[in-house]
Amino acid sequence: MLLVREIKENFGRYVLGLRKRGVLDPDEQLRHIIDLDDQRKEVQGILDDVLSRSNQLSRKIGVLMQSGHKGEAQKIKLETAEIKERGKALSEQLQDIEKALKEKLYELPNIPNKKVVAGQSEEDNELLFQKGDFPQLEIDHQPHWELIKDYGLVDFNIGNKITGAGFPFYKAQGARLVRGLVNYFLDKGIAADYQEVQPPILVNEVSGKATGQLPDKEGQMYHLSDTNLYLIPTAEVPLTNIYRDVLLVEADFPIKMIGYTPCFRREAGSWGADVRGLNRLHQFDKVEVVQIAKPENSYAVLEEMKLHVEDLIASLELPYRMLRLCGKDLGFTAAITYDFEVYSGGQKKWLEVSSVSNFENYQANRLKLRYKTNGGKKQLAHTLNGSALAVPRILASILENNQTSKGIKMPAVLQPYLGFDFIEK
RNA sequence: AGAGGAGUGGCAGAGUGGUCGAAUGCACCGGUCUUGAAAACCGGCGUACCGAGAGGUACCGGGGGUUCGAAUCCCUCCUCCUCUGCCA
Repeated sequence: MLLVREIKENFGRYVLGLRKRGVLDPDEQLRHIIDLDDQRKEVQGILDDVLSRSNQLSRKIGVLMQSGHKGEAQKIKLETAEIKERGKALSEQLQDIEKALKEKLYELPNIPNKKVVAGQSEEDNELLFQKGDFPQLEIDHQPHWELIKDYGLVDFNIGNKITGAGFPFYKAQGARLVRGLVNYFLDKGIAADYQEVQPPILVNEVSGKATGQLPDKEGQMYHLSDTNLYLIPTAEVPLTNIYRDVLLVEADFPIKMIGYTPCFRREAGSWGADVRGLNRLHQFDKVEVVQIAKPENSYAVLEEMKLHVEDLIASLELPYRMLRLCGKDLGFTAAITYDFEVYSGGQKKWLEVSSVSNFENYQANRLKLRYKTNGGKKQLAHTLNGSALAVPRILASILENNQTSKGIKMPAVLQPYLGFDFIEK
């Protein structure tokens, strides 16, 4: 959530930033927020005075009662009735204003970093580099949704029967591949000094709001109405929320967490022709890295995270590229996001396998995540996260890119994790 | 899941209707003393909002209520502990 103080101080920059995202009438919206905040201050000032008067009288009554002057106390009691009423009206008014202000602030996305271009759609994401060679596949190569059937690795039909579309069963070497990838990703993270965390995959409403999934992505999360809990769409939610309402000190940094969780997404509205096989699922496995950083370090941390993700993908011998998302495609809470995509030769498509973002203080503000400098100054921390990595699309591209007429070759780095180096028919 | 108990400052812990934002101890910070340290002594030590400041307001697990006045009474939710039940 944006800070009113920062909106005031950087009005012009914020207007431009929101415009980059295609927000309509950003100056009007920001002015409305400032206006609400001014109202808030004014009403609160008046209310504080009323309450102050009321407290004074109450204290007086207390003194009179104790010294036995009951009659005088009664007189003052009558006086308080009117004050009480005023106070009640004012506090209701204040609550309304605060609620309106909060709602407005929740509606506004983060301000993009200056490197982010505006753009109209995902077509305008900037391609920053591309590495690795495209696979030389044999003439009768197939997309992974055929390969998984032929090799018996993933079964969508059973998933349909037991749960529904988008909930596949991984079987035999397919299941081992999932498990191997998860373990490999975790071990690489641990080697890079991330602390492994295994969080709950259900979170409460407060947590969803704090990292910004709610109310923005309300319809994208599975919701358990009997307990009002949400299935996490990413480990970002529980991991980042560890630091909700926390005041850190300098010595706590760096804070680097890694966690594997299944992720659940309803993907409402995005179910189309483009999502065959493992490309888009309602449940998938992902290893996520999260860092909490001091503001002055957060962009260095972002670079470190990008390198970590790049190293992972490169080690799997997959052709990949990195893009910087344009304003239009940028997630609600992010200030800047780099997407990593791998080339999947069977379907001849680029698949997004990681998204690495700096949220600056936008999440931290909702989280009330602050830190105290050695000088005693308190300020909001920065939050960052990235996928490292999402399993199904990596799995798909490994299968597609390494297929031969005799079987599918596994990347060398995975062999210790799999116990096999080749998938035969 | 049922019955009972409990949630107070960084920690421990007092306070059960009236100058309580909260005793006391520990921890922490500054000072005196000391060659230095410890001990002792003196002082300071929660957060947020408003205000130039003086100061004001709110906060004793969350929310609501009773009252002139609530940490204290009532309702409700959450969490923890004990016992019973169930379960991997």
